Amino acid sequence: MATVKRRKRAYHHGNLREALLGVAATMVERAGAPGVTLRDVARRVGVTHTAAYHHFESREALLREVAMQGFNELGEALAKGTKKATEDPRVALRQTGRAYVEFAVQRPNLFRLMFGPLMNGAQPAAEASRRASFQVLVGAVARAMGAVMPGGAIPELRGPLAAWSVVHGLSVLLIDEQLAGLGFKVENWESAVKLVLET
Amino acid sequence: MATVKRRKRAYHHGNLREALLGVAATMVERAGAPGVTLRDVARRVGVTHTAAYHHFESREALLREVAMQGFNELGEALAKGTKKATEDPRVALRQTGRAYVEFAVQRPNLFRLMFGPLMNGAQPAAEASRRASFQVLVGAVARAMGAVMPGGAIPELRGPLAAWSVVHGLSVLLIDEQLAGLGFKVENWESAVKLVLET
DNA sequence: CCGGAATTCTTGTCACTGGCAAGTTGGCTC
DNA sequence: GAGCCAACTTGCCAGTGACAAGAATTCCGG
Repeated sequence: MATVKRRKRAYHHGNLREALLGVAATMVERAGAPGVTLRDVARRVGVTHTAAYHHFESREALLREVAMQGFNELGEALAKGTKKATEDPRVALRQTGRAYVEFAVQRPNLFRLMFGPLMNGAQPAAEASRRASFQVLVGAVARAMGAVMPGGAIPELRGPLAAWSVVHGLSVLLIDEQLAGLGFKVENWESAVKLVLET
Repeated sequence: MATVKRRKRAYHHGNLREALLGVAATMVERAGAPGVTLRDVARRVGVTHTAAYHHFESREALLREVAMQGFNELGEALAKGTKKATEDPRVALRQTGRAYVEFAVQRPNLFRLMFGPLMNGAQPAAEASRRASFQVLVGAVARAMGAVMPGGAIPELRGPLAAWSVVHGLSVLLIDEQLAGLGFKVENWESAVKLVLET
């Protein structure tokens, strides 16, 4: 085992696994997870659809992997957003929240997949991995909160749970265009964030 | 027109439309919208699957109708929750929020359908109807907020947007079991609500 | 009361999907 | 260089949503 990595296009057709993952990720963002077909993914890569089964257990497994990548990227985005303002912890928290909503708004289909019901039926292994990459986000929120708590500032976000709820709920409502009735559209997301997260 | 209602099994097979709607609603709650098949719905009603096309434009149209019923029920649940406590507006608000989360937790699949991306592509007519029944909920939240605002109480919920975001986000995170990492499970939902909504 | 017309439902068929089974190809190792 | 094993293909199956055309049943105007 552990024969390092095959560089180049490797043996047969190339390293299919990553190719499939890449195409699948692109297609998810374009058409949304329900519109992504295993056959179509394979077709675009240039292989038969059954070839995919040598690298992923099922269509859902493929999508789960895509979602996991998404969690990693979300983690990075949050970390970046938090770092941007190191001075005032209140600003840092706001930036983290902003980054969260921004991610959702810019990549709604990926976001929906990540938090969709499809992710529930994951086997322990994948589940653990998911949770791991996912802890980045919990950690980001929790740390931001922890930094804020001692001062007692920003009373409207009393715990990580509330913080996460606000930010996640706002994201979901925005990308599913439920806020039109209140005068908020997707393009408006920054003002919505401001309104909700402003001190 | 307006020949009242056909009692009994009526002319042909019965009034298919409502029968289909009923079965579809049940199946959505059981298996989730993605698992609901037009053919299966029709089968259980006792007709061929193509019969459904005389009452609904497509499978998605059927599901949209189910979702609309869901919005009505959500509206009722919220109204009931709000009425339960007429004295203190702060309590009323909390009750409304509680009712919202309760609805989501008790009928997660319906909830997901209602706020899912499937509802975006609705034609103007259905869209308007949706928005109408949907205003019940916006109204409930807004009224609760309005009653609270003057007193300046509950600073953590500054506007309907924030209120809705919190409550919706908490619902989604709960039913998709994302909160296990923070020690919250679906059965725990009441404590989660308390933590987030408590003054 | 009755005969056409509209409505409700069925049969037949299509393209497409996810998944399995059995074959084929090609590179790696001993 | 012989065999083996992983990567990929061909062929297939049941099931799905949707359409078109036909059969049954109810409605309506005379």
